[in-house]
Amino acid sequence: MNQDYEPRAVERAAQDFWHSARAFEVTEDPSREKYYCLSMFPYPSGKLHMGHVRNYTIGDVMSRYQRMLGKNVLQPMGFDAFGLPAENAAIANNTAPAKWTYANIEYMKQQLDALGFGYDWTREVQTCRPDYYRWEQLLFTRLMKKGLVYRKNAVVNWDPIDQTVLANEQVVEGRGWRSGAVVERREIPQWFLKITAYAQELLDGLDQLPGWPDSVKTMQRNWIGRSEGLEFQFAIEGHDPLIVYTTRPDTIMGVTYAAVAAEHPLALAAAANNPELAAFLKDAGRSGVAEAEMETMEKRGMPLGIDAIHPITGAKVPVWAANFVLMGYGSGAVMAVPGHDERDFAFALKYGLPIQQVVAIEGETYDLTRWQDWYADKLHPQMRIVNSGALDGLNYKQAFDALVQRFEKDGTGKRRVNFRLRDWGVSRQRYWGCPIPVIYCAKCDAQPVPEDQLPVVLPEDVEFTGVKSPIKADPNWRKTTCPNCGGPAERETDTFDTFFESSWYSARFTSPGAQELVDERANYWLPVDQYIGGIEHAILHLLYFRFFHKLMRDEGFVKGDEPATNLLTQGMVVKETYFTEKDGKKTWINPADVLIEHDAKGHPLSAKLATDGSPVQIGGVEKMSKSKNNGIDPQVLIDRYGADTVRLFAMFASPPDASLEWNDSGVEGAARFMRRLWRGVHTHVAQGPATALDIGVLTPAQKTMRAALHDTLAKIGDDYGRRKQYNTAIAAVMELMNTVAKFEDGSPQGRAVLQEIWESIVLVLNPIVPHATHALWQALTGRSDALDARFPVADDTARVKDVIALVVQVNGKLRGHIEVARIATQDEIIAIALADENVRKFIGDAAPKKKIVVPGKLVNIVV
RNA sequence: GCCUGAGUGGCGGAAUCGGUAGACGCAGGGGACUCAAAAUCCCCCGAGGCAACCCCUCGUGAAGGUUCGAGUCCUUUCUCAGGCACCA
Repeated sequence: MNQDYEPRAVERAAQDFWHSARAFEVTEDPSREKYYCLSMFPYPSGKLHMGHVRNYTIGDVMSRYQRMLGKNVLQPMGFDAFGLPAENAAIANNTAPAKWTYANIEYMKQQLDALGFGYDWTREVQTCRPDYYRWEQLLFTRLMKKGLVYRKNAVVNWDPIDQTVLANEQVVEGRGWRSGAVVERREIPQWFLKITAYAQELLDGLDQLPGWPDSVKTMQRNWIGRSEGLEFQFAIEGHDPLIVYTTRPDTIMGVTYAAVAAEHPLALAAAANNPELAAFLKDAGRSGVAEAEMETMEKRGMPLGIDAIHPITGAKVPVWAANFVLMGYGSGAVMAVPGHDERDFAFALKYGLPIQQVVAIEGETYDLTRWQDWYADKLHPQMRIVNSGALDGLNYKQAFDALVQRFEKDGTGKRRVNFRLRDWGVSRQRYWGCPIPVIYCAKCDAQPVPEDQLPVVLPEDVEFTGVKSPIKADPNWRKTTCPNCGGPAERETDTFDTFFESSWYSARFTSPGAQELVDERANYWLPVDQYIGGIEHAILHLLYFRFFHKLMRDEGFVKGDEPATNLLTQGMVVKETYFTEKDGKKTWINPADVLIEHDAKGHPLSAKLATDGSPVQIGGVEKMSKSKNNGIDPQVLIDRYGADTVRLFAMFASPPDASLEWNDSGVEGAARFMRRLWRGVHTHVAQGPATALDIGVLTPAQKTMRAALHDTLAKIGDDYGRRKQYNTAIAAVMELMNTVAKFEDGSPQGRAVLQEIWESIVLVLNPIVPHATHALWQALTGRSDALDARFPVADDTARVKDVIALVVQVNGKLRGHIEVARIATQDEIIAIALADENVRKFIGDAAPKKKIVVPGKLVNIVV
């Protein structure tokens, strides 16, 4: 072997070896335990960024580790190739989205290979290819026939200048990002998937996922938001009744007004001869559709001049239009109980509407001018209904049940389970996506495209200017015939939400080339044993992913209820952002192009452009993204240090699930470690072959050295297996190597111990730095099978120590260190502790009240 | 605004089930080797006190609490990050 560590040559040799051995191509083998390790596939944005490197290194480490446990490991990779950035790039660079996307994929594949990730590329999917998306079109048409798909109006962000629909991301401070126009809400017809039909199952299924983080399950539970409440009506003279849903029927006697959305038919009717109201409704429609915006904007309203009839008292309650009530979510109308709902309270104070207290808690004083949290506390043990006639004195549950009974009896209302989860709107008015396989016929209405006519192919060789989708602009593409009556008809020109593609790629990976959605191979590989991806996908993607699995199950394509057994949510790689501002438009500057000045304490003072020294503003620390241009290009580091060093550092920098503020400076330490490792093995190997280990004849120093090795192996086994935390495993190896450096023993058995140590170190590092360890394993053993070697396991008999170090506390404070025999009794341990000089000083004349011995750890004397 | 997390030296982080706070590494300081540099090796490195190894006091965003003992559990609070349904 070479004396110096030369990553470039070492990495090429290892990659060539794997490539010619087709080392990562796998097939179904029922005789072996399978392990399907899946990292979320990337959007082909151009280059890999640090978040990708970290994510994919974690997946590769896990895959290689599982392989070293003897499992049949599948680790596929592909590209989530449809999406908005391709359209933006097309406008900016005047290239077709397809061309841009394919070029990016080629470059990123080469980067992934350079990092040594063990993917089975024979299974690659590119979601923008018809041979991929035809199967999701097929699934959609099946769901359509099954009644799980419907069309309704839904609101979008409308840019009145560019005459286009904007993504939420494209709305910046209420304005279109390119035109600067104030964004409006606009209703257009869109296709929806009935995810709410699966809401209960998606909720219950979370309990079957012990391998998913609690935080993700909690977020999904809250997102699904199951509630039980009462649905009832307010009669309105001369109009349809207002249907409302409430989880607080117990407060019904506190209703002092009702509120409807600006788009509600009642509001529109009232505005017909009320120009002031019409103006308000128009203005209320001026806002984006994002929930965060709805929740934080100023709550405004205006009375319709129409009264609703309170269903119990018969009293008239005014109906208001309010900008925070959205049409299309529920019935577009809400009852308002300002006495016990914080938002209603604030609204009532603002507009001078009456506030009626109907809940009291003993010892608390109700104050009409100031909101207090107890007003809304329905589960307080002292909570009682007041000012509500027959309901007075009841608690929340009693009043709830009494009200439900009252409404169900006369049929004017009913108990209802409601979900916060809304049906999934899958229509996008964009070009670069999978065409929705629907045909519109004037006679027969919307028809699914027949299966033998799939796929509906998206043309790729197009001019894309950004104003209008090429398939919307092209009248010929649209033209078709109705599959039902054969008459002239038109195709849907909207495309799917790109979450569609990423909802089922995991299944497709199991069945490359299948002439159906998946084939029987899916039953061998599914479910995914380990799914790895960013925490930012905790709700949307992971919910759709679970939903799709159930849809595919119910269509008979896959078995089992959940798509992935274990989930690791990788923390975000974040980085400071930098920008310059001109005419209110921000230009984001890459951190690599910015020089930062720090004060004496290391806090950043100012930033300037590296090229010309012009000042740059410092923005927040955010996840690395294309839009904020704060991604660090890992290629620079790979070129300088090699893939193994980058992989090692990515794993060493922080635990996988923690977010990481990226900083290059530690990479030097990882490079140093690689050189030490290489030199250590080289020095050992250069002395010739070691003799066989004979544990019966070891000296105490050799035994201690071996104990250190096997303690380390025990720790590392736990880190890899149970904890899935690699930074501490690497630290343990570093610590062991520091100990080895001090172990100078050229005797035959000393060298035998060293042989065992170096083999172990090389194998435990193999999943993390596979190229270097491939070469080192060859040097140590003459074999090329590091990939399939068994992961080292600790020998517990080597770890037994005769003397154990304990600490002694007095009243919980550390006062001394003692050593006791392994076999010492509690009384003997306490006696030794009490004999310690410093301990005696702190006990003084006092008699110990309590003596606590924690085996293997400490003694605490309480006086 | 709501939901979910996270706050520990100059920096990344460790402390796994309530039991030695700061492992391991980076940066920094000192030294060895060298004509010199790089590389490498050794030592120091939370704050304060002490002549001093020892040892003592303080210290895990902040304020309280539970406990023999709290970075870890509870309450309140601040800050930051992720998500909020058309970024992926």
